[in-house]
Amino acid sequence: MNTSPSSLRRSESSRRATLDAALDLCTERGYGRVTIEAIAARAGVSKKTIYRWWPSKSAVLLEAFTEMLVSATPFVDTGDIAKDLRTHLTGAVNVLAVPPFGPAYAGILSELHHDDQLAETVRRQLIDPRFDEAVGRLRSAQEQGQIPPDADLDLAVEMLYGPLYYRHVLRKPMQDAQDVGKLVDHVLRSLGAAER
Amino acid sequence: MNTSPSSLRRSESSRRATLDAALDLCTERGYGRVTIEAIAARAGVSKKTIYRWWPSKSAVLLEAFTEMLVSATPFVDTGDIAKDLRTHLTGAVNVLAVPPFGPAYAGILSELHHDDQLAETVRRQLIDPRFDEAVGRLRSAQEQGQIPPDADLDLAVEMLYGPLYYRHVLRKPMQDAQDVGKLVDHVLRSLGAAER
Amino acid sequence: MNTSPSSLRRSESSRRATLDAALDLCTERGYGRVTIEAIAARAGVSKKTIYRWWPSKSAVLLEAFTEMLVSATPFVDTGDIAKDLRTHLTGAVNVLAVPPFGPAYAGILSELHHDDQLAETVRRQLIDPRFDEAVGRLRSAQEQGQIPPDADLDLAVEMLYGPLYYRHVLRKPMQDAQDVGKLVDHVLRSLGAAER
Amino acid sequence: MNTSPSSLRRSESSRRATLDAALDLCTERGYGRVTIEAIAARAGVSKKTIYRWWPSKSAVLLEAFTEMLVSATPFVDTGDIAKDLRTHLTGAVNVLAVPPFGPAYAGILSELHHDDQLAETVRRQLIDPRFDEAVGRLRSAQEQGQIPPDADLDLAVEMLYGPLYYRHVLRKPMQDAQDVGKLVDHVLRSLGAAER
DNA sequence: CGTTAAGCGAGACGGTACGTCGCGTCTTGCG
DNA sequence: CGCAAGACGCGACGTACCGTCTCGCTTAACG
Repeated sequence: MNTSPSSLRRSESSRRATLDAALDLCTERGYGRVTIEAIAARAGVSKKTIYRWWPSKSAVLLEAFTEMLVSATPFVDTGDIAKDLRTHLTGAVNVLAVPPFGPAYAGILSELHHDDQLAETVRRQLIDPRFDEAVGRLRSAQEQGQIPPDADLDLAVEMLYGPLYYRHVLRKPMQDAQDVGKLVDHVLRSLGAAER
Repeated sequence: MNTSPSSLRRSESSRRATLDAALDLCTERGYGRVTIEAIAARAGVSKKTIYRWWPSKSAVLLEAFTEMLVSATPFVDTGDIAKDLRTHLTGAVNVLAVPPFGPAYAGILSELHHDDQLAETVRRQLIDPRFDEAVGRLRSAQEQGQIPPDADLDLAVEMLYGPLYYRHVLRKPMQDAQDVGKLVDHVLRSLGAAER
Repeated sequence: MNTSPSSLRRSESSRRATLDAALDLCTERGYGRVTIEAIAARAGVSKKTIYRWWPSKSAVLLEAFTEMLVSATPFVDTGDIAKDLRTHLTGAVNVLAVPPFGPAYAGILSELHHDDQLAETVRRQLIDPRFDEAVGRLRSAQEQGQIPPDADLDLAVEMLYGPLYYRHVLRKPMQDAQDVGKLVDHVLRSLGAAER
Repeated sequence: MNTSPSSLRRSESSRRATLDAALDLCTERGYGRVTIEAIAARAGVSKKTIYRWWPSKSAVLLEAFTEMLVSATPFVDTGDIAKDLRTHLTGAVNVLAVPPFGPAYAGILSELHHDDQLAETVRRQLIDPRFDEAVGRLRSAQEQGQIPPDADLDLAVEMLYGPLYYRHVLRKPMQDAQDVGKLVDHVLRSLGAAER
């Protein structure tokens, strides 16, 4: 997560104050209204210090966001693939549902088309690892015979995450349990999985 | 599409010059770098005139974008639901693939979380009509017995558009025909449609 | 005095507010502590407006200073060259003696070695005209026979202004009447003028 | 010249590197562009070390400048007061004519109005001693009858140095020999000295 | 077939935030 | 323990755009 040049002398307290201030402001004003000036003022930190360690506002929020998302959407294997997918997706839906994370993530996504480096970072740190984890869980289900051997697992994951992003981006957030359950069932069925 | 107060004296040439300049700049610099100042300068139009007719930069681009998207993604009914869905989705993928429309749309989407009015406009003018059209096409297939009567058509449409948005937002655009075909097949299968 | 690009639309009230604020701040804090930010805030004017019409802080103060100096140090011709020189120099001494003009002028002078354009402006607008006026007054005295025909009038003026600047720069300001009188007498005697 | 707290452990090599770097930068960029940061970087010295031994940028340059000026403008007594004054003033003119000393001195002078302590230091170390020396030389000439007993020697010195400063400050440097000669002659004549 | 009010270009204005620079203070670890 | 290295809070820099606001000018509709 460290986007900085290597340094042994970085002030951890400045780092924390910056990340916290950034998320607070994101909640209070919305991503678009957050400014580096305000983060610096709120955190009691100089702008120079922020620019020293992060290339942009989005990078600050990304760091805060990532720290948190990882722990909120675990990937467990209880043997029941449908249940595990529901658990995972429900975690993601819940994270996006609560400020400041939903708005913050929407804001970060919005920068991806203007900032190649950020896009690369987001994919490498946030998207790809979780995507791979999801594929991995499906593969283990496949090995246990719950899913046909020729199923397209990558596509399946995209079909799971896709509607979630679609709704988030268009600000029609998913309404938790019921929606998620139906989505998982449909995706599994599309793979030719045996009905439960 | 006209967001303006009614007027008989509005200059059509200024309108066109503004929209064209906005799209040009979006191609050249990317959405995030487009400014009202630059649009005005490029179009040879005064800032006042732009503010008179549009509430924001996004509204300008939305107008230009919408004009164009509608004609590019028609909804036909050939009797073959899989084929028609592929045709429609392929149109959408192609629009998003070419500058300036992909970047412009990404930019517009990015404003949705900061601008409630724009979000409402986008949903009403752009998203909902096409969503409804897609549901309608599925329903007619349902009536023809190609899809079971209890299928969740709304969810189906979200599963179709979802991956497309997911990929667009994350800047991993879909690679056209093959991807689209597999996606349509999976979604139809998830509805319990008879295999072709 | 107008250092601006030609414009018919310049706001006179902004101009005045800027100049007044600049002089006030110069009095309160001293030249070195005056900042463009503070001038703008005090004057209720945007920084952009200041930068639009003046190239630097010194230029702002120069304009205010010049407006004022010209009227304070008139050159009259009473027929008595010694008396007229005393009148003129005393005016200059007095201007430099009162805040904010003394400190402001010292500040402007201090920029002259870092800012070629300002140096040129100061010489053209402030120094040379008054120098020439002084030479002119001496010449008319020369024509009236009060000064020998071969006297070096340029040098004379430098000998008059020199000590004044010397003292001002080194912050040992002249103590008015007596000092000025002696200086004038010595300079006239150095020219070979008849004693009074 | 040492403005430091007493210390036996001060590094002479740091001192030299600092002074040299300061003068170099003054030549390259002009006084106004010299910064402590740059001096430290150029000298390979930490900022802390500079702040430990000097109170300000001007103090650094003053130390470098003074070291050098003293030796360049000697006061000799050959018995001919006009000649000795010319020698002395010509030395001063020459010092001011060559970078980095002219610009450096102008820079130092410019700080005098913002920095009372520096002003005091400059007067005590640089100005007053040379002023007194000049008065002393005139007095010895007076005792030898070359100058009338009631001549105002202080004023005379100001008339000598004044034009030199006037010209330096306004960046119209004196052109050496001829100018200096005429100035000295006029000042002596103004004192009522016998013509040579 | 003028008159007159609008839309228009130009761009100045008060603002906010930008990203950078240098200040002077401070801490860390090397020699 | 003095030093280099350099992070830190601070605050000003000069720039870019924002959205609002006159200005004259053109220009089409109505009287």
